[in-house]
Amino acid sequence: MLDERKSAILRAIVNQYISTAEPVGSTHVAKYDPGVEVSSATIRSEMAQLEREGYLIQPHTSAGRIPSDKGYRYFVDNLSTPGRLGPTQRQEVKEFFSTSHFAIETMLHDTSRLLAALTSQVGVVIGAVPGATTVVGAQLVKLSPNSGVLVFILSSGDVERIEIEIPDGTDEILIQEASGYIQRCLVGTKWGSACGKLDEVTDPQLDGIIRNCQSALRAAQDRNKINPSSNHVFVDGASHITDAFGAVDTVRNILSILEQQYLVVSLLKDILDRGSSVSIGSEHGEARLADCSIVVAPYSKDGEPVGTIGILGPTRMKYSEALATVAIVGNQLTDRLSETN
Amino acid sequence: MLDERKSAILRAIVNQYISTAEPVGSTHVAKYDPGVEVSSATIRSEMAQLEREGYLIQPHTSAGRIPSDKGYRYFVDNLSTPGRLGPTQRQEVKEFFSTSHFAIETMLHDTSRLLAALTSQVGVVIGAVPGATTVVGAQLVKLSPNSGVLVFILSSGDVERIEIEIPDGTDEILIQEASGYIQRCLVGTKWGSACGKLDEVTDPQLDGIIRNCQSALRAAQDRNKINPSSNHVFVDGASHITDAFGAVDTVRNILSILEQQYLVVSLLKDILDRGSSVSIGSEHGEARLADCSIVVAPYSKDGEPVGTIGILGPTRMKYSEALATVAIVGNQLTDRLSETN
DNA sequence: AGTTGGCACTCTGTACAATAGAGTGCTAGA
DNA sequence: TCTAGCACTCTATTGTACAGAGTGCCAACT
Repeated sequence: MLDERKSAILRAIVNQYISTAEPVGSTHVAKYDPGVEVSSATIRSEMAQLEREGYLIQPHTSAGRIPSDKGYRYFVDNLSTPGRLGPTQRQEVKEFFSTSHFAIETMLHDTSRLLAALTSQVGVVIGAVPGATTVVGAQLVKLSPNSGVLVFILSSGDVERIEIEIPDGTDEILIQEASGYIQRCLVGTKWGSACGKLDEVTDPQLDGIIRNCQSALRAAQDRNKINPSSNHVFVDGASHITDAFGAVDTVRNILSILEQQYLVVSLLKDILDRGSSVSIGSEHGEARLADCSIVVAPYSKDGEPVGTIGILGPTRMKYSEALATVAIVGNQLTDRLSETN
Repeated sequence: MLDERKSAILRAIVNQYISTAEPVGSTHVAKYDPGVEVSSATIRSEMAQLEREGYLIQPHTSAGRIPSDKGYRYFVDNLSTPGRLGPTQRQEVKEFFSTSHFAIETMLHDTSRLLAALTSQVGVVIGAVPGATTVVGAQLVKLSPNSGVLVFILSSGDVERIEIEIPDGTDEILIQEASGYIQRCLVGTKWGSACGKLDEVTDPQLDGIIRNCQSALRAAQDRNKINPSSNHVFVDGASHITDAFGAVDTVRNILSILEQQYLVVSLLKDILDRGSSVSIGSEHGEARLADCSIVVAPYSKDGEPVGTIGILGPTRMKYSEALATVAIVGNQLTDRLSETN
């Protein structure tokens, strides 16, 4: 724990550094920060101590100080006043969620865009993973002489679509029979355990089709487990990182991370699992993101958490604003998803 | 038309500049290019002429020359030998398309990744837009007391999903009736004209639901026209542009374009409409892409073009390789999409 | 007439020194 | 315990000199 004065100095340095991106010197703190009422010399000695304790870093001997990850962490946990959104932004969020969005996918995609626009940083939305949802509709349709598509409608409103092979010479009637049978068997069951529910049928020809469906269904679900929700990650506003970082190498590193969506998923998930909502610099173990912080919030549907939203920006970010934004968008998203029930 | 020698010199300059990214001087051309057998002085005077004619640019008085957009264009149209893929890459493409992909969306997404990996540039895939496809399956399902989802399966194998409101107190039986009615009316019709095909029914309660469906369907289709296939653009490998451009500003410009997917769609579309497959520098009228070229190829399903793939990279790119890659991936994609029929 | 070697000229990038500015750490005194 | 003052350090900027690369032009050669 830092004493009152050290806290005030650290707060002043973080605030100034966030807005100027320049190392902060003792004189600046003494002159321009109303919260610190001592001379620059005193501040200097306090700063030297803060540096020894790891809260500050001095880029070189005769430069000011910048906050370390630990410094930011202390700032976020103890010194930052909970932020509120400006009226314009409040309005923007409200308007966004009052506009009808049809497909969930589209809405989540647009939400990542909203986050990016609000914060001028990278917006990330991780989609709901089906699993505990139940099957509310099912249909098998023939597309060509030997292929078809099996469509499931889930209680979440999502649609799962699985391509299957159909034995040559299978006629339309049989397909319809199979479709009806699948519907009767699976509607009402949990999506996660659906593939076990297809019992054997007497007609050998019909049974062949059903077996095909069953194995395709199992394959699709396995694939989904191995590579969880690879098409459920939405990233927008990547160009904003060029505003925060002047070095192309840094930009490349961050872009390359954003391209590996499974990495993004696990990063955000880890933060939530740790019970936190902010991850600063090297706290997430990814070296390429050493200069970045991530702010996340979960969102729910019907009281059950189903996904995560977040923003990614430089460690030098306005945390209180970011936290407020992510929180409000998460809440609104939750409301929007749950309202129809 | 350029004479033999000018052609050889231009070719040499383009090739060298592409591989070194440095302005090319007369000495280099004379010394290291086996296709040019004259002295550097002669080359100098030819280069001066090529510059006067607009094929070359001199960054400053005492620098070598670099190709202008016009120079690249001439190179691509007349001087470039049709490229072939290396065996490793051939293998990579083959392997990619032989691996099963279930959902089309996933496959297209992965295709953009493949393009990026093959060329080390930005890969773009624009998805097939449904329209002339026919409806092969339809189902209405209730999700909550007053909302439901209407699902259409199209002959392309795509699934369209539309959320609708359901009047309070509508019971399950009525929903099923409506579902059956919609199925009877619309299965077999063209997707583009589907919403006109829902005739009036006598039962007023049933008619209410049908009307809801009809207007939702119309709204969804209109939305799709205004904002064509916004969720059908897949971009991957954006980090590669940091390899091509050292200036963060350039990177930002390009990223900001890639984020506006409708822009990407119209850019690629314009190139194909112009009957071309390469667009160089300022040829596409977007200032932010002045230093980029785009190489595209269409892909088809059952003989009918349904989408576009392409790569985006610096004007200084290996065009023959790029063209070959895009062509082969386009062909393979076409084959893969058409094979099931 | 076309080609070539030679030469003066131009421009960039780099290395180096000098300087101004910002900031520190330390110390003596209030 | 705080503060004013001072010597010191490091960076960033500016100016200068210089090497290197490349050009354009011209006279001579084939």
